[in-house]
Amino acid sequence: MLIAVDTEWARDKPFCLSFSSQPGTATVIRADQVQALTAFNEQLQEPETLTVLHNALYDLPVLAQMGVYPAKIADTMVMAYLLQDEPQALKQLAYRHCGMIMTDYKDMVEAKTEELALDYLLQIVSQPWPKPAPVLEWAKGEPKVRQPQNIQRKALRILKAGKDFALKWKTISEGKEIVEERLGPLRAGELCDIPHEDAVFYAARDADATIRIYPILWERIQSQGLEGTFWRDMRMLPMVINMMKNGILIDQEKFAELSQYFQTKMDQIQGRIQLQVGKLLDNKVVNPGSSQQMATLIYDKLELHLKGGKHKAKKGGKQKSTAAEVLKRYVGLHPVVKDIMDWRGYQKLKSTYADAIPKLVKEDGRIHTHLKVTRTSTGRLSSASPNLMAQPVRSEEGRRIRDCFIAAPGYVLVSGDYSAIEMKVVASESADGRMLEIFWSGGDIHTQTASDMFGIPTDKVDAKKHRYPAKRVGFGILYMITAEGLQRELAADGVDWTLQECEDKIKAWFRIYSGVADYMKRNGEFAKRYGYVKDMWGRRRYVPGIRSTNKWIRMEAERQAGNAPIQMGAQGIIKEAMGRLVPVYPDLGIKPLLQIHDEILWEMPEEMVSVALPIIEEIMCASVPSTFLAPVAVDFEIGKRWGSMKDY
DNA sequence: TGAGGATGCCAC
DNA sequence: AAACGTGGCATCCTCA
Ligand SMILES: Nc1nc2c(ncn2[C@H]2C[C@H](O)[C@@H](COP(=O)(O)OP(=O)(O)OP(=O)(O)O)O2)c(=O)[nH]1
Ligand SMILES: [Mn+2]
Ligand SMILES: [Mn+2]
Repeated sequence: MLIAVDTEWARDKPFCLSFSSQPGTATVIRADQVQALTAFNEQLQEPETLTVLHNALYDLPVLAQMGVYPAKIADTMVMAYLLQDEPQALKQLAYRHCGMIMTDYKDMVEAKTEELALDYLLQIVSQPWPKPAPVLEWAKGEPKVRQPQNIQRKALRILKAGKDFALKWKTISEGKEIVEERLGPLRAGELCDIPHEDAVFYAARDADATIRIYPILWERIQSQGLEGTFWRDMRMLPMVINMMKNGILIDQEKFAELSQYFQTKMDQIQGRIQLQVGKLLDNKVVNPGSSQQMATLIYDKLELHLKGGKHKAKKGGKQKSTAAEVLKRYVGLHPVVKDIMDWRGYQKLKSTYADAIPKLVKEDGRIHTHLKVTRTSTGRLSSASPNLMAQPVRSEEGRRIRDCFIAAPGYVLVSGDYSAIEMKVVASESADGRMLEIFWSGGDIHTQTASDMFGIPTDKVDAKKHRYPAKRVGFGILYMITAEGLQRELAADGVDWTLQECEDKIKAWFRIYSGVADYMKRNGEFAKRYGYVKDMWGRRRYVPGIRSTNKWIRMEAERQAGNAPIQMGAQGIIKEAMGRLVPVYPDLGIKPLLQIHDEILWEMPEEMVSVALPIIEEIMCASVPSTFLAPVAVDFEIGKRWGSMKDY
């Protein structure tokens, strides 16, 4: 039994759901029709009912609020994502495959939206507003104080235009806060605002479109052998939803303290820079955040350059890079260089983390990220607002940010991270004897790489100082880094190898792991012949650039084709594990908080650790194809704060 | 004064 | 950085 379902939301709560089992027909149940919803839920809980949704990540939580819990789901948006040549939007899918022309939600409620906006703007112009605070801006390296327009004048301007009130208000980014504080945000028209028949028709049409599209996409999924990949994605979705719902508790005071601390540091450093080089820049205020100004300072005024290096302008009129990787080499030449780098470091930590994250906290004191499952070309998840997958961990100061993410009282944070995961995937895929031997004998390939590049014994390898840079070098070589690229990478880590040495190292690496070399070669040939590559689970990535006449595009596609089967294979492992964990973890009373590509972060009662960890470990390690050739290991860490977790 | 490119940098 | 890959995000700057 196939039922397509869609939900509608209005005024901060579920408005209705629609369902369809037959193209051309659909039924709507209002959110207040309790009996109907109960009966409907019973139907969806039947094991033989397949509930088809378009964007389950959105609909499942809404359905849950209506007391509807489908037993088995299929998501047409994920299907379109896997197929890669389909649009992900329902309306475009419906047009392409069924010729349905569907009214956009925005158009549907536009009249009401405009009415509300007009009323809102009239309210604004009819009352006085405080003069907005002057803002400090940078204009071509010079600080300027700008007096923003009063919001009243802005509103008046929109009114005078006579149309698109809501749209124009939306584009205003400055000065809306005080209005929203007093009047609340501008409300858009919603389904509850338009005539009932129109709302019903609109809602029904989405379910109708979904039921029509499903068989068409399913046929294509089957013909490409993507069924396994598709159902694996479906099985793990509940855990992704749960992660977003759970969120992570933060220590807001600590964030504020850190912000202060970073600001103090920046002020100190800026003062020093000003004294050192202000004169060179005509005594203008030095802004280390302006790469342009810094390029002028470093290359034109100070004329810093390496021995033998010529001072020459960049071709094409582009400014020379002032990225940390480059600046690092000039540190010994002038004290301002280190100051610029340090200032940037604090600026990054302050603006991206310390200041930004507390603004996103919800009433439960927790940060709820938006996880996306259809946004990467390799099947990885992505995280946004904030991107919890990119919280600092590698620097001491940065880890203080992570320390602001904490476990609730009585709970602990637990993380489980696959060991050397993509190396194991490629070892298995290529059946490379040498690499498999490392893993089977309990060796750590990243530590070996570190020992090699830093010229130190493995027992002297430090996790942060040596092993992390070694990861980049190891994966760099695997994924076809050039000798020049490797030299640059090593130089950034303070390792100075000649170009020849780098070239030899890459050659030697692929000679040692000759099975990997053969595999990469076969994979590249497959890509050229078929225009796509696939991983051990059957997931595909199309690489059209592989046949481009543009050399840069073609080479880029070759590297993407080399990386894709391996990154896809690794993400498939963790998705498989998540799917297997879905029926297990709720009964353990443990909460999944986040997936970070090859890691799962949990929050659990302290007393659950000894019970839950072995179960999680068992499942994660077992979630590989039966043909997988490498041993799988997961490293667990535990702690009260995310930045101070200890090996378990 | 907002959109979007360029630059730089956080994570895996 | 310039030719390891996958992401998201803040700031500066130019342009309209
Ligand atoms: N191409 C590329 N892939 C990377 C890089 N860093 C991480 N990855 C990918 C490959 C890794 O296997 C995977 C997970 O990252 P981890 O930091 O967990 O490293 P890995 O599992 O290899 O080692 P570990 O967990 O420390 O034993 O993400 C990188 O710099 N380049
Ligand atoms: Mn790992
Ligand atoms: Mn990891």
